[in-house]
Amino acid sequence: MTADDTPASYDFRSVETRWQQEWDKEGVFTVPDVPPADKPKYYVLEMFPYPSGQLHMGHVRNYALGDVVARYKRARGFSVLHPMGWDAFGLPAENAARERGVHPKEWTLANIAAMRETLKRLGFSLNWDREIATCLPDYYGKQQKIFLDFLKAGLVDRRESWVNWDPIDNTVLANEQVVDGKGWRSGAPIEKKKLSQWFLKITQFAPDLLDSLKTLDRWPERVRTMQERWIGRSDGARLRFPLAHPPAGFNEDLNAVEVFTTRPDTLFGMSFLAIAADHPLAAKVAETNPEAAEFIAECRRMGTSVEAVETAEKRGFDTGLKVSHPFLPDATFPVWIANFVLMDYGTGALFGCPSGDQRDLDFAHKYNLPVVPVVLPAGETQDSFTITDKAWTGDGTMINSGFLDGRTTDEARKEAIQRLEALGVGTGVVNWRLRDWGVSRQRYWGCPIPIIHCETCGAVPVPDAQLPVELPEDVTFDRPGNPLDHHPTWKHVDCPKCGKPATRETDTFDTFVDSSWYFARFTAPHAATPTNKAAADGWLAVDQYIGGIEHAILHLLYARFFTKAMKATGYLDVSEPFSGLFTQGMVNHESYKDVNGAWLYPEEVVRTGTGATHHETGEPVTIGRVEKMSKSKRNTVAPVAIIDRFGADTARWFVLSDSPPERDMEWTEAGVAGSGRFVQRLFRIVRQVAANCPVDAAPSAGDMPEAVDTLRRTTHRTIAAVTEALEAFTVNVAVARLHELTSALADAEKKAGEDGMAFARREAARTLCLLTAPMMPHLAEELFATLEPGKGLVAQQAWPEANPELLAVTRVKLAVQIMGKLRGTIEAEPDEAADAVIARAEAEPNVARLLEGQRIVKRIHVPNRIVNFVVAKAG
RNA sequence: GCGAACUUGGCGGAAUGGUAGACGCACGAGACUUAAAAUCUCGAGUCCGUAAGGGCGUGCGGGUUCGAGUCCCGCAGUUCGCACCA
Repeated sequence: MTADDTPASYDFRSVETRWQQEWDKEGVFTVPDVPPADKPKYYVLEMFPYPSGQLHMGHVRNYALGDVVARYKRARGFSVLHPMGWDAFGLPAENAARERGVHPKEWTLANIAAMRETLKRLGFSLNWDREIATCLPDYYGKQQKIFLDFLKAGLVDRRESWVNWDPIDNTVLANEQVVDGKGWRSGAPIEKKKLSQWFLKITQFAPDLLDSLKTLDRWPERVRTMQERWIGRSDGARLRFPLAHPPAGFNEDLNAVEVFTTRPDTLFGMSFLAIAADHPLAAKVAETNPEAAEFIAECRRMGTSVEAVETAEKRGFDTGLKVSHPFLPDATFPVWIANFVLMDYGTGALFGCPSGDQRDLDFAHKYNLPVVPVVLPAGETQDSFTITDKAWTGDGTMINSGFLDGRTTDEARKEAIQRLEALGVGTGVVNWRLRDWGVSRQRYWGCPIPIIHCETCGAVPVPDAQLPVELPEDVTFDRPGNPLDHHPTWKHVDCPKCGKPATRETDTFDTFVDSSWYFARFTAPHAATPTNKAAADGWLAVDQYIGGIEHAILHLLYARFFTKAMKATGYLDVSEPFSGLFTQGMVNHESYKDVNGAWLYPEEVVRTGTGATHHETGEPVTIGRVEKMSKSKRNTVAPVAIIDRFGADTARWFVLSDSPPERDMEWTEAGVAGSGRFVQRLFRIVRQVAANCPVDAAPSAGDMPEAVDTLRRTTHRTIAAVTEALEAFTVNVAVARLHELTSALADAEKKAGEDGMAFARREAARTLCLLTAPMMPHLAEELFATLEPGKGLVAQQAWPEANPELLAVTRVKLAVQIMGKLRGTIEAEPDEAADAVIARAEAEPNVARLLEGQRIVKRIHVPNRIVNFVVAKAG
């Protein structure tokens, strides 16, 4: 290669595909199902995408980040599993079917093909031979098998329950999918409905899910806290309040009310008992009391949306019933139906202690119920302490509390529970906020639940030999409801047990089930069983999982549950799926509106200094907020368009360069153009080195000219700094250090003639290839091939090691301060004796000038860092 | 209401308690060019000063320290999560 045939610019179009083919041909990213014993394993996984149609910038950022980790770890000698697949079931496919008449399968597979194409163009080092799509029977059939094993293990339940019904999507939603009382997809207000549903008993694992959060030390604190609160452990007591005079017709279940409380210490402060509108006792009362029935109906109408909760005042209905009190045999307390009591928390009933709970106090004031203070805050006396409109929820000393008087809150809590247990009316319990996971959905495009309903045998599991239960393809979407239910023949089968005619379960699984175990399937994607034990045990847990914070609760909690349940059923050995978690920020963009207030795409807008105009009409454009790229605001930039214009490496470099990965970044035209310029610059500089610097032996350390020494030190410092930055996930800092080395290499051309400079420049250029490769793999390969032809692929090279001798500093610059203020700098030998350094610092002209006439009371010397003079205060 | 995080130039951001503003973007000046783009060089927190140099500077107010963007206390603002959880 000579300078003459150096192209003027880097032609990413041909170069990028060429190297992608080369990687493929050499199989450099392929790994076996069972990790090889001679290398440590590393499993890096990015949350797999929903195939919505087009890859968006958020995906590019997510996968670019994952690819940096994958390529870096590979270079560090790890055997790296880095798979990709598709979270391919879900509602948008059915919506497309209803709106455009295209079959969900066809729509989904076409989207996958388009997005796969884009991912391949971006040159990610993925194990494409492990690709899975959750909508294919090969995957969901295995999921059905897992479900049936969960069923056998007692981890599945079918029960009638109140469900969250989304009237627009015509389906059931999990509690987690109800946001502010509205469906998380449709936004429709959620109705309550009673249906027979399949549940996964996630609550059985609640203690484990909570406790093992502590072991996840490579998870963001934030996510762990969110999960902790979601699981919601609270310690308290359950106790029964018998009805004082149960009316005739009340069976045993109804003649006492069970209550959960975290404050058994405040039992003496009770003034009423409140039950939820959906409580069985409320229903019983309503049977004979039309006013109660009307009140209950009203509560249901109100719903539990944020607005309703915030604006609704505490309201109640006195049932006229009374309960007796375990500690106060002579007293009785009224039973109210109250709108602020939730049926799905605790037992759907509570005892009201107005002095110790703000809601109870508001309620008591409204209905003139007594307020008895039972906890005396420190520093108050029983005479002076009164409760007016603020309840005291803190700790203190018990008063008005019989045998608890004088105890601290903590002591009283324990003692109250002991008494309840001794009386046989209650026990200390732990209550969880977490509910079992309802997984039934009345949808077509999902994994069929492998159950057959028989009139005589009940719910019968589909026998293994009949798995997978495949979705029929000939379905119609011409009416609302579930197409599986409407299908003329699909659901009619014989009962596997008795052979009589029976019907299939027509509900399908919540799509969160699909994404709860895919990371395990990736370890052996073609296995005939759901997992191959050796592969799963060998690769799991995922060492680094990367994705958006929006999955902090739902997906991550479900995946953790599945892992524990799969361990219990013998599929896996690990009890946590992801040992490291990284949540990356969003990709944002300015939004634009035209004179009529309509949203504009970035490509329709021309930025003009401070403002912007429409690219055709020239009319003024309003620049809106910088916010998450979204179709509705039209502030999107299509990755494909960027790859076409700038190439994959530029796109990758830009999404990694500016902001720390965990923070939101702003996509700007200027920014991506700047990255494009850097790509060209690096190309020119390294090509020049390849053409002009002969391959020389390393110069001997002693007599290198200064410029050579400096460049070599910069090179080795950069190796150390980039390595450190990648380990710390601060890719933006790695990028900054690589800019510096590039500038240093460009600068060195001025001293090209010096002895050893050819070697130093080649060394720097080679290092740049290796260090930029995780971010810009195509350019790195192209330059490396030019620089060191015949030496193989960068993708196969080891990560460079910094030479400790060249990391050692030869001269240090120290700051000289007077009273902590910078007044000058001096040079010193590394670790030079303090006396000599201080003397020189004192002699530094500016320092000497300012010290004149001052009395130095203290001289502080921090080796290789600073000298600080403390002087006596004037006067 | 509860909880968490964050707050540094025009912008994104950097900084093991030790020279704040690395690196990039945008900007300004210059070189090259018929011209433009590209490229290269230089400049830049702010105020005073011709300069040397000095004052002030990391949301606000305190504290610890020889020294604080960094640690502690209080306040404000922003963002996120949860929320009638008994």
